[in-house]
Amino acid sequence: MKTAVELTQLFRNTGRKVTAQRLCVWRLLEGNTSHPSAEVLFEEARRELETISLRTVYQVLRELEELGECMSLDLGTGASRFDPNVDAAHHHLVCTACGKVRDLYADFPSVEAPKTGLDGFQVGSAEIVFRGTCAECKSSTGLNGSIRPKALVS
Amino acid sequence: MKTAVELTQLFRNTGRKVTAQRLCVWRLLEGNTSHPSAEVLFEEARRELETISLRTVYQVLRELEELGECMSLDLGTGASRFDPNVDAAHHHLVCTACGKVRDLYADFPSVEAPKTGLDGFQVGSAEIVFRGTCAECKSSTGLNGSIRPKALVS
DNA sequence: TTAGCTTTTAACAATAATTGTTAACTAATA
DNA sequence: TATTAGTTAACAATTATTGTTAAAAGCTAA
Ligand SMILES: [Mn+2]
Ligand SMILES: [Mn+2]
Ligand SMILES: [Zn+2]
Ligand SMILES: [Zn+2]
Repeated sequence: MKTAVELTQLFRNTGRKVTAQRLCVWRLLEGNTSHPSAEVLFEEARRELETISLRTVYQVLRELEELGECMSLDLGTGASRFDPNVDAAHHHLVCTACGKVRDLYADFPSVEAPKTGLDGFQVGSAEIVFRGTCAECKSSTGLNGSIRPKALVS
Repeated sequence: MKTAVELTQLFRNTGRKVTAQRLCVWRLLEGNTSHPSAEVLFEEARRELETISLRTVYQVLRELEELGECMSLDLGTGASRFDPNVDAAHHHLVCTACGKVRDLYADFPSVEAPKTGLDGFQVGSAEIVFRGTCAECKSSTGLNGSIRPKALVS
């Protein structure tokens, strides 16, 4: 993702305004490796900007996504997770106990579209999702939350 | 997934009943490699069993999931996709144009939890999702549907 | 500094996927 | 055939997300 400073240029140059809300969300995402959900970003943003609305957070996120500055990940944790790291190819570790998402920068050279057996399917990208248990959840007593939202827990 | 015949044994032995609805869904899943959604299974089931309800389809699917006979995949296509192939490790090709999901049985030996850089994260499984365009969508005029449900299209 | 135009907010509504609930009914199995 | 499990219909509810509207606020270029 571009820095908040760079985005400021970009927005001004394209007739969009650099509002406190946009700046706030941009800054919260800058260098953020926690893959926050919109809801989490909203809570964090509210600490700085008490009147910001969840609606606006969603708007700013989608706007960044459309600009290619951010991507939303569907990792089966209930809500979309937002990742400002769109430049470096990487993979993800998802804790099935608490839903935490971590980056993994290992190189998997063999993970390429196989040339055969694709029957004409043209592969554009490959993502690897590792599921397991994070260090905290491993050492905890199992009191942490589930990866699934309440209504979806079996 | 166990066969409908095997499931019949299992269900009878555990005090559950083998109903026409369960049998119907089981048979629709047996050997099914299309990764159907609950809705699609419902439509197919209705051809055989006109009175079956979507509610029941969901129930039967969840039941199979709890038994470990089926898994639900969250691939960013809107609805969960159900995969009766829980025994053979495999990966998936997802068409970003039409949402089709295909199996990929290539072996990726290098895709293992790296020993280092995990900071105590204990990896249980690794899934690779290849995204791209299926043969039909490549040769089509772009009249096909989007992978995202209407309300989520940007 | 100001006018104009973009954003934000609030306050709802709506959508989509999925599950919960209830009661009446149906059907599988011992 | 009696018992018990399962199904259905008909809704309600939930979660995540987007749509809508009008009023208010606030950037920014000039
Ligand atoms: Mn990431
Ligand atoms: Mn599969
Ligand atoms: Zn965890
Ligand atoms: Zn396709």
